[in-house]
Amino acid sequence: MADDGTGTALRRPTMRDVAERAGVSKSLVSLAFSSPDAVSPQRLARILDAAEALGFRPNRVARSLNGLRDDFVGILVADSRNPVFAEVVDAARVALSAGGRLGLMTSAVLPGSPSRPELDLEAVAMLGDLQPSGLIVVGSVPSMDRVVEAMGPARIVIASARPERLAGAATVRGDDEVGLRLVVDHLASLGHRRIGHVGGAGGRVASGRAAAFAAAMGEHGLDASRIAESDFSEAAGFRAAGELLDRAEPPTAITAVNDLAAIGVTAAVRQRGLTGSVAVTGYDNTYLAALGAVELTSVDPDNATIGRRAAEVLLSDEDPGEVLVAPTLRVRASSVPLGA
Amino acid sequence: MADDGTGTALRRPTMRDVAERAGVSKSLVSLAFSSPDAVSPQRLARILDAAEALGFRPNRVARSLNGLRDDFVGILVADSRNPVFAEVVDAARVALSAGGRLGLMTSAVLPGSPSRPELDLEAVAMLGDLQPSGLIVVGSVPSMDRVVEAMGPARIVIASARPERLAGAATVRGDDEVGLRLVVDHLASLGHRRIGHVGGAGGRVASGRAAAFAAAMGEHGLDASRIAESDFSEAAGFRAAGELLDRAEPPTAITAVNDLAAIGVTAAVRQRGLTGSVAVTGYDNTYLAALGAVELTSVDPDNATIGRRAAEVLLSDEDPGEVLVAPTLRVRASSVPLGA
DNA sequence: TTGTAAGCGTTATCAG
DNA sequence: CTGATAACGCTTACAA
Repeated sequence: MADDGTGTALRRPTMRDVAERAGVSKSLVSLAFSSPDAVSPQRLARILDAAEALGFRPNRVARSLNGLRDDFVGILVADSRNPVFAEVVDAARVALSAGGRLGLMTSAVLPGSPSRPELDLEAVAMLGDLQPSGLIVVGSVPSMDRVVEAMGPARIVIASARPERLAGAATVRGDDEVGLRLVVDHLASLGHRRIGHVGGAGGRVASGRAAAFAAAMGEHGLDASRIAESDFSEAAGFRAAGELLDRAEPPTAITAVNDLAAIGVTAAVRQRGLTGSVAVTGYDNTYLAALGAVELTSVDPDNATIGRRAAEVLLSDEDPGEVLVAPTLRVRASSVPLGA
Repeated sequence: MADDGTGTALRRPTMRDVAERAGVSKSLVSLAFSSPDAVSPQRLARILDAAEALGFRPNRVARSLNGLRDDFVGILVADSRNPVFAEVVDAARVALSAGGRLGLMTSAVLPGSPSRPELDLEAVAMLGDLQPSGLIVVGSVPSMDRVVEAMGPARIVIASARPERLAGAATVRGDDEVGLRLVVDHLASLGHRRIGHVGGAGGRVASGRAAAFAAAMGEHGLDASRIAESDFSEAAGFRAAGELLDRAEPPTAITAVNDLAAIGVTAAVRQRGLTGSVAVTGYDNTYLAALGAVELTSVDPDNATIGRRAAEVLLSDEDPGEVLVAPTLRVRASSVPLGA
């Protein structure tokens, strides 16, 4: 493939090769690739032909050595196993690509032996060395200050996480206030008054949702004391729901911090023979919620929009501070009316 | 931070800066970082001190410009939303890190408007330009030949996918023959004779599993004609199971190509009021299978081992061809005995 | 418009 | 063990 006929068969063709074959200087070749219309049509054609014939493609790494690459942004995902983040990342990549940028994604954490994940500083550093013009951070990354340091002058946009105090970074996230209001409104309209919440543990997102729950309950003049600690896992949701259901005045509806915990809640409800008489709701509207065996009413944060907006914010040069994306409620069978 | 006291405050420190401060030449600094024990202790100390004081860290991109980086391998994942792949990737990264290598992960495909995903050639090319010594490809990537071309001389190991014909690449994958034999053995031991399979569509993994099912049935002298086409989705599993269950002699047990399709199968079984009398099994033992509402017997392919072995194969210089990782069976409530 | 030359930060070569 | 000097492939003033 990379044979210019002079015997240099296996080496990957460089700009010099193209220049030689086209009978021009290397810098003209460079120019032809960066600003094609700044070069005369016939030369341009010859250069492109030569490049084509040689199978030449500019080396992006060599490019990055020179300075900020405006056509390239990095994407750092906090947890590659989180399906919510995966949706955000995919949407961001599509939007970047539509804007003519390349988005290189990598995982920010090294899943270590301790349950507490550690920042993969090496990977982040390498991404930073590529001198991207911007970085999209998806989810809550362990040592954000280190990330900021490693990225140099790149603009940073945080998606699907609460803003970092060290700021400078715009944030695009789902509006959990609205999300939980949607849930509480819905349950209240079904007649529920004793509504509980399972969550609050495991990070700022969880505590934010718990607070949003309390606020939404307050708007309805309802008692927001039925809150049991749970993180995002099924087991924790199960335990917390059990605690709530065993209280003197148990809730008739339980809102969970996410879908997985909601499934734990459902199990606790089933265990007590209360299936069909206690409403359950989740959050994130993952494909879990849509399963036939689950049929969970859930808040859809619109992750695709979050990812897309994050990319747009990065590409536009403005800093909108915090962008809140409006969620919608996806009603399914799990949110039964009171007394059903 | 990067202030050497001479007024060069904001530029990131380079080897030259370190050399100056330590009073040595740049190449010695380079040496100090690549082979520390080839440099005299006192100079080494001074260099390291200077580097520390300046906050210097070698630029990995500049390094990559020079040639193959033995301390760096790329990881290409076919589908960032697939939880199976995520497990493999994480295990590979941990193993690489333990071997002193950095693993930079990125997604191979750009989720486009058509359902048929396209190779993200730009991202792959950039990864290739970083000149990794090796590449781990997780899952089935669209245009593998393009990938091979972009990676130059890097050794390639494929994980969790069937070997590519263009070979050269070692493969580490779960042994689906064994997996389906485990399933069929298990069901047969529960008394089932009329065992069906739902799958076969959606790629080589699916067709391989269908063939493995037929082979395992053959070993038991059982009729392997109860196969209905399904891909990896819940909806397809539902449809295919319906077809099977509505036949003249319906299966008393249904094996599915994966967990999600198995959940679809379960829904079809439930719809016909057959819950508890038709056994269902999945594959991959994702967290779906473990859900309380699901309790699905499933084959655990041991993705952590697959990822780890892939990294090991890459680091050791041998080419073992195809490495098959032995799966185990995780029995749960869904595989009910015959006539239960 | 085109070509020349000097970088970008590191590693490799090859003299001392 | 040390230190110039030349790559690596591209970009970017600066000339012509």
